[in-house]
Amino acid sequence: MRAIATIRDVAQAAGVSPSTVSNLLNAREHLMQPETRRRVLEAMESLSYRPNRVARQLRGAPNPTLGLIVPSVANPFWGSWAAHLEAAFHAHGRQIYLCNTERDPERERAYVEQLWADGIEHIVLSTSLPSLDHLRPAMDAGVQIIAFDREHQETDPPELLNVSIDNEAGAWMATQHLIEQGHRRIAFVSGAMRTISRQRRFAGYVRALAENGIPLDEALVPSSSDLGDADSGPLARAAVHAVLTLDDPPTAVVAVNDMVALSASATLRDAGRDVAEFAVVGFDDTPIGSLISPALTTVRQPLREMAEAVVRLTVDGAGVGEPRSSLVFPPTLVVRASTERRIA
Amino acid sequence: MRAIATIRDVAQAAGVSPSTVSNLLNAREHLMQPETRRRVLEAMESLSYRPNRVARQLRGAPNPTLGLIVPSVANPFWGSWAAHLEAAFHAHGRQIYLCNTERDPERERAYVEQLWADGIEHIVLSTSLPSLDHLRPAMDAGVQIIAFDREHQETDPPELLNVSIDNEAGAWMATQHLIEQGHRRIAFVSGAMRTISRQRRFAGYVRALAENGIPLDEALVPSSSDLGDADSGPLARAAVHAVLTLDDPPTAVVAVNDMVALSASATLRDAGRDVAEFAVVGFDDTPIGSLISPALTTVRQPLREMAEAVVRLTVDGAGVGEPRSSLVFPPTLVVRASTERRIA
DNA sequence: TTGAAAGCGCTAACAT
DNA sequence: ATGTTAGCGCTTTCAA
Repeated sequence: MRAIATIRDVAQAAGVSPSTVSNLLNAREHLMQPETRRRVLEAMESLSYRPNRVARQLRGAPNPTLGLIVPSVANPFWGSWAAHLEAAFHAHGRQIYLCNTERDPERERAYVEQLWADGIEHIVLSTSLPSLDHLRPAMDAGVQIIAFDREHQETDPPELLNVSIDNEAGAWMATQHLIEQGHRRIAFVSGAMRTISRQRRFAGYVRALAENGIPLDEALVPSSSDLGDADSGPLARAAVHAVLTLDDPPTAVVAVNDMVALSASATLRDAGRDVAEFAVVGFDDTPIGSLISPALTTVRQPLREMAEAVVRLTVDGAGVGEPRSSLVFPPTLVVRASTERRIA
Repeated sequence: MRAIATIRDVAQAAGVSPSTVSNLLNAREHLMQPETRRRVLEAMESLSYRPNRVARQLRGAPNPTLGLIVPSVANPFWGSWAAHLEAAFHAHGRQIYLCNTERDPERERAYVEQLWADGIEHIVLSTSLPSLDHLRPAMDAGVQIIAFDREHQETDPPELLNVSIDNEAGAWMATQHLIEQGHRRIAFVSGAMRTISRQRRFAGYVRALAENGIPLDEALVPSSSDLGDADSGPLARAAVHAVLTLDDPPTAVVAVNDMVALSASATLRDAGRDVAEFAVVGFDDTPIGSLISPALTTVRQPLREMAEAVVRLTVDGAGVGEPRSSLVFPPTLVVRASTERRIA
């Protein structure tokens, strides 16, 4: 660890005072002779000087990086979301630290605290928890939290911002589509519905059934402790398997996300069923959905638009200070081959 | 931004000096009366005091977070790698900031600088660049860089650590397997081979052909400016399409990674070919490979073991200071249905 | 056992 | 146009 040059070293090398160097660093070059400026820049260069951001932060300069906390980086949906947000922020010269919680509330809390400690002002959080009490200290300290994929709740802190799709509507579309294709026995595969968004998706499924006079059959909603991400394949498979071995098995599945949909199809295949005879709808519109066979019908989240909304809320500061800003985007149904076949 | 309690506020509330509070914060409780200790803790509690990590860092406490820089979070391979590393670090009570470069050298440099500025000591970097000159300033300042998926190069700085698989061997296995299945016309689809690891994979492909007396046909190695990640599907598809329309088309493809393999299969399907007649081998063993149909034959990287190696190099500090530590792991071929069919 | 004081690297108000 | 100075919140000698 070679000694690092400080602002004083630069000042000394350039024969000026630290304040002059500081002025140059803080875009106050106008109050400086060109010649002085040159000397200082030269000194910086030759010492490969970098301002110590920790010291700057201690003086009150915010860390411009955005914190992004997701439940599972291994799930391609969250990877896509991170990539979209990265692109939108990069266009504004901003960077992102991505944090992975594995749906562990304790890790979620710890990441919020670490980002807070690092002086980060804005955190986009896809939380697994219905309550946000654990965010109180950071929010009180002025950290702006934007909840992603979590529609506004009555008990939320008033400073919380929300960016989400209408999950209920999305699941309704998926289910309605299957019903229009002639399906009556439709399973909903999700696993533990701890998150608000999953509860909303389930509500949309229930409403579509109700509107079409189809009774809700609990047996078609297998519950397991946790599934939905890349490595929870075994759980999704167990759930689908349970449903397949029913006396009166379903003819279609609404999956809580694309990864579960993939697992569902794989399970069908392994069970020797003809996938073409079974309709599957995913959720999220992961890029993979269009690459597999049969291509996956799914509910699309407009990630680009949502990423731009986050930019507006953070970089541009829109919505901040207003009583509450809750942005709900419309999902769209992307129909592909996996729901092609109509049934009687 | 409500006012935050400082160590002085706590000291005042407890009727002691800041040093006493500091002693308590730094596990020096022994030099303190139980009664004093109690009063201080009470004051902390009632003021919901949190030590300012920025101030602590300025005093020299390192930021315990690990920086992880990847080329594309949208590519499930990198998501898997991040998840494995997260798990390994979490087991040691450590956290990770994940950064996405989209293979943009400038973004890569900027993230290294930001992490450095945030006081982070260890960075695991999957670089797109053959040269590492842009890392010099950070490395000189003592930031430990661990290159992932980039075998050691002659010109690398001596402090650099490497964790990688033997990419040449992996691609050799993939190609050799296809040859054993009777294939002679084997395409290699990769896109721009800017990274060391891709060059090594290509070398393995070339060696396998040579060892089996099969001449290298440039036409079977379509090059396009960039592909290999989640959104570069169109480029991969163009490359595969080019190869398919040859007078003497290939019967098999070695893809530079699983996403390209998926795109290749999709292209075949769209072109009306029977996928079962065409062999495809991927690279990386993404979880998706086993979910699709036909399941994908691929080259597995032992991510868990590699993550543990990174823990040893960073948390435990192994290998640091030694002239050079370059860990090369063996890949394994995972044979699945996509290369099932033997040909004459 | 506790407190006083100096300083980490930087900024900005206030001199000059 | 440039320099002097007083901190930001914390840790750590050193002194009491």
